[in-house]
Amino acid sequence: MAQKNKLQFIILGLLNQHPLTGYDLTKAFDNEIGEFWQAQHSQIYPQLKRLEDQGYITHEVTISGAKLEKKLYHITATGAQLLHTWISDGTPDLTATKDEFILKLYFIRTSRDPRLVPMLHEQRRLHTDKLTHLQARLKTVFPTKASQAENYGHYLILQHAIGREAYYVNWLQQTLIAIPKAR
Amino acid sequence: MAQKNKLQFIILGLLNQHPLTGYDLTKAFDNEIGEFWQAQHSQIYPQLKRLEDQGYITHEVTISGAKLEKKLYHITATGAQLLHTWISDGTPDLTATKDEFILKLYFIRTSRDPRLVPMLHEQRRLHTDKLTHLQARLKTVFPTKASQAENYGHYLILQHAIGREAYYVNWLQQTLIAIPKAR
DNA sequence: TTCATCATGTAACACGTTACATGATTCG
DNA sequence: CGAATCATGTAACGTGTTACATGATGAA
Repeated sequence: MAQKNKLQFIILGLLNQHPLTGYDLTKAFDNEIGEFWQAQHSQIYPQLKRLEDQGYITHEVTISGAKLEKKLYHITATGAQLLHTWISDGTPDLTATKDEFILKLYFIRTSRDPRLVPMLHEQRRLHTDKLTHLQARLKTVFPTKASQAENYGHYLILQHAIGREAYYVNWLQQTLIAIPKAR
Repeated sequence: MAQKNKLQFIILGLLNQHPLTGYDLTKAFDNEIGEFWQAQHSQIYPQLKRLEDQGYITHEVTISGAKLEKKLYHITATGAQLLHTWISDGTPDLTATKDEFILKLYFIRTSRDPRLVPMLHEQRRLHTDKLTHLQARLKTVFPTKASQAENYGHYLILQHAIGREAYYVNWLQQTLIAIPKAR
């Protein structure tokens, strides 16, 4: 196999909560899931077909209005089993974060490079914005202790993402301070 | 375009430091660069051909031993210009980190899920190992102030990676502590 | 002389993005 | 009745991984 096809597990994980259509799944990737994983409908529809061929999901056709057909997908027992196995299995591969800014930084040889400070400023702005956005999301999605306990994993990863961005912003800040001033 | 072809810029960036063969480039991805970017020789050789067709690099053939041909690639002026432009241009896209563990965590619904604690322990071990490895690298690659100043960008990103892993380990630790004990 | 490494390439396949394509429903 | 959204699909292309394929060199 080339990679690992994580998409199939995300779909199974979402269907394990509620039956959904391909369209609903696409929306999920635009919204909550989109914070940490992306997928387009052109990837989702074929994957649904494959999962169904393999017996991990089934669908029923419902009619909306006069004749618009919706395919509502359900997870099967074997699908739920596969999902459980995936989560239970070890996750030993720490994906290298392919951060384009970090890559560019690698090629900056000296602290006197005139491109350095503007680059750091841009990233500080972008990561500060992201941090603010994530903090707002935490407040709206998990306003109460009860809501946090109800979707504990989601709560944890939002917290984690906030901490990560806070670290990033702080590192940029410290790096900017540490750069020797041009004489 | 589908993505952005960052590989071409990495190759240009490396050739901007020294002329290298495809084999040397492959080694670079196994070693220093491998910490934050991967590429196999099957991707590198065709990319070298494309960059040469576009006039960004040239090569000279050298003979090693009796008849082994090595293609030593050099960056051209237009190649150096392209590299400079890429670095100078903004980097507004913050890549979502596709961390499989985080993804699995999303599907853990409650703090009582028996899979949760073992998962966190495994990740703590993995990220602690990575942190240790990175700290060792910092010491061997940048032992002196002078060495840090000489390859400032590389030094910064190693520092950054260490801080990131330290945050990750700390977060895992705090999360483990916060999980309510089973009664 | 054999094994690890040097050295370069292609093929097949998996994954991911953008674009193409079509049609129904709902709300103003 | 027009526009936004709902709803489902395919095609083309780019990127990335694994596997296939070949041969030379250097050191034990």
